Amino acid sequence: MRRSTGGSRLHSVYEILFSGFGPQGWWPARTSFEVAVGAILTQNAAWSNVEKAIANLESEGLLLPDAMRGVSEKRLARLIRPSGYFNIKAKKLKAFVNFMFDEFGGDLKAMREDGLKELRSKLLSVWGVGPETADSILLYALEKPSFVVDAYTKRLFCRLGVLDGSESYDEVKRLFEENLPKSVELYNEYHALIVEQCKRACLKSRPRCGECLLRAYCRFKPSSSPTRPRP
DNA sequence: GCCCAGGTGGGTA
DNA sequence: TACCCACATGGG
Repeated sequence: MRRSTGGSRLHSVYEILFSGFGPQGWWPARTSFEVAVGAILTQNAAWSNVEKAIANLESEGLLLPDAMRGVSEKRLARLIRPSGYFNIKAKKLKAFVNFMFDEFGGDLKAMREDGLKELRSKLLSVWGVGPETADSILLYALEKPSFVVDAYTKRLFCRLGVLDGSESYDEVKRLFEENLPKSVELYNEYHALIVEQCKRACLKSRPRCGECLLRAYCRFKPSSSPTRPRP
C-alpha cells in the first residue's frame, strides 16, 4: 500500500466526489432493521435485485424483527429470491435476527449502547456477517463511525494508485480511518460517493473505473501528479 | 447466450 | 495463510 501519498489524497478525492455528485442521502431505507436486511441481501448482488426482495418482504409485513423471526426459512427464501443466493441469504437473515433477539432482545436501539469495537466483534461472530456487512450495519443502521470497504472502494483506489490490490480488508479500512476525521456523516457520505462514482464509471466499461475521477483530480489539483491508470 | 454484481463460509494444501 | 469453490437471480 502506498501509504505515504495515499492518506493525504483521501481528502481531495472526497471533495472531488462531493462537489461532483453532492450528498447521497444513504442508506435508502425506512428503518435501521431494513438497512441491516439490505446489507445482507446486497452481498454479491445488484441493488436493483435487492430492492425487489425488500419490496416482497415489505408487502408481507416481514420488515420487522418479530415478524422475520416468526416466518419460516423456506418462505423467507421464496420472498427474497430476486436478490440471488436466496437459500443462503434466508439462513443469514435468520441468523442475524436470532442474534438480535439473543443479545439485544430484538431491539436494534439496544445494540447502539455497545461500544463500536465490541459490537463489531459480535457482529462478525454471526454466521453470514463478514467485515463489509458488519461495517455497513454499524455505519448505516447503528450510526457508528466504522468505514465500509467494498469491491468499489478497492477498485477505485487501485485505479488512483493509492492501493496496489494486495491489501486486506482491514488494511484498507485502517487507511481510511487513520486519515479521515472519525465522523459518521463523513464515512456515510464517502462510501456512498465511491459507489456512485463507480456505478457511473463502470456502467459501460468496468475496467475504466476511476478514469472520470482522475480527470477531475487533475483539474482540481493541477499541481499534483496522480498515478496514471494502467492501460 | 454471456458476463457480472456493494460477499461469505467451508474445504483443501 | 492462501487459494478455490459454491451459492443464484436479473439486467446490459
